[in-house]
Amino acid sequence: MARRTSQQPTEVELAILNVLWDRGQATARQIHELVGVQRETNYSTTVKMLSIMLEKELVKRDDSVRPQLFQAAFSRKRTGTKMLRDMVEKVFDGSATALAMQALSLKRASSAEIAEMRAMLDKLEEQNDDAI
Amino acid sequence: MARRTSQQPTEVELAILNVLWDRGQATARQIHELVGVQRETNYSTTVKMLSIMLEKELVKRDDSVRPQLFQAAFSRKRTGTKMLRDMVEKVFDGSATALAMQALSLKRASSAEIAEMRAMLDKLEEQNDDAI
DNA sequence: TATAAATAGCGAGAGAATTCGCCAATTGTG
DNA sequence: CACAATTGGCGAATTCTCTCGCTATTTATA
Repeated sequence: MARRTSQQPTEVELAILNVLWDRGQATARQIHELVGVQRETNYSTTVKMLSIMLEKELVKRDDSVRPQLFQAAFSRKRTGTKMLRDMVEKVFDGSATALAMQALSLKRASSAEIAEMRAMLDKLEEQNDDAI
Repeated sequence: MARRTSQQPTEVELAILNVLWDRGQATARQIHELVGVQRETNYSTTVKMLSIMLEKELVKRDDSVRPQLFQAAFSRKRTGTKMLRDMVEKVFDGSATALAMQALSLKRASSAEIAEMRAMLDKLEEQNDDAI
């Protein structure tokens, strides 16, 4: 028997998506160059990955221009949310808060970032009050 | 050519680790039963996975008792940190704060959780002050 | 417009992640 | 002790991910 396909983008797919998230649109060549900063693979590989990702509907392709332009099918945010949701269940025992706290302790946050977080907490609390 | 092995535990591996994180130690049979709540696989599969995970040093095995007892080689926290670090780079463009904020908006947080987060932000801010 | 260069598509291949069946070793039971 | 049940191990089969080579098509250039 065999395993079922993972629902999350794979490593290489994520590398490609990152390029698309950063640039909006890009040709296969451009994607290859940018991904290649970290990975040394053949141009064919990138093209093939793009065609696989097209099948999986992870990217969209604009054929009306040449060379074709690719763009991500889902935003960075949306993809991140999906992956976080998954990780909360699989590693953090269902606690998004535990995950958030641990993420915060990864790196020293700047004062501005801390302020931003505080503002967000205020908003969340307001929502709680409204709900009561 | 081929791809390199992922550094993060796979799906099934995480399912097994979760059992071990929850229970501390467990026999192959126990692990199988508990994992099986969500997955329907053969006992052989679980045993095989455990032997693979032993090779990868994801779990430890106590052979002095029968049946053998398994336990996770790394804590939930440590594994989570590693995976979050990875995700911050691969999806959140290096921003742990962005990841944390998005995690918070996944589910409505309780007032207690919000308070806990606030306390943590206070601590982080103190550290910043100390560093100046 | 020939010819070179780049783009696009496909099939095949290596290796990773799972899956199980089968057998040996160990333990439990009458 | 004989026999049944459980545990543990291994190889093989399957599917997925990622890799590239080869070829056709399209575009750019002399």
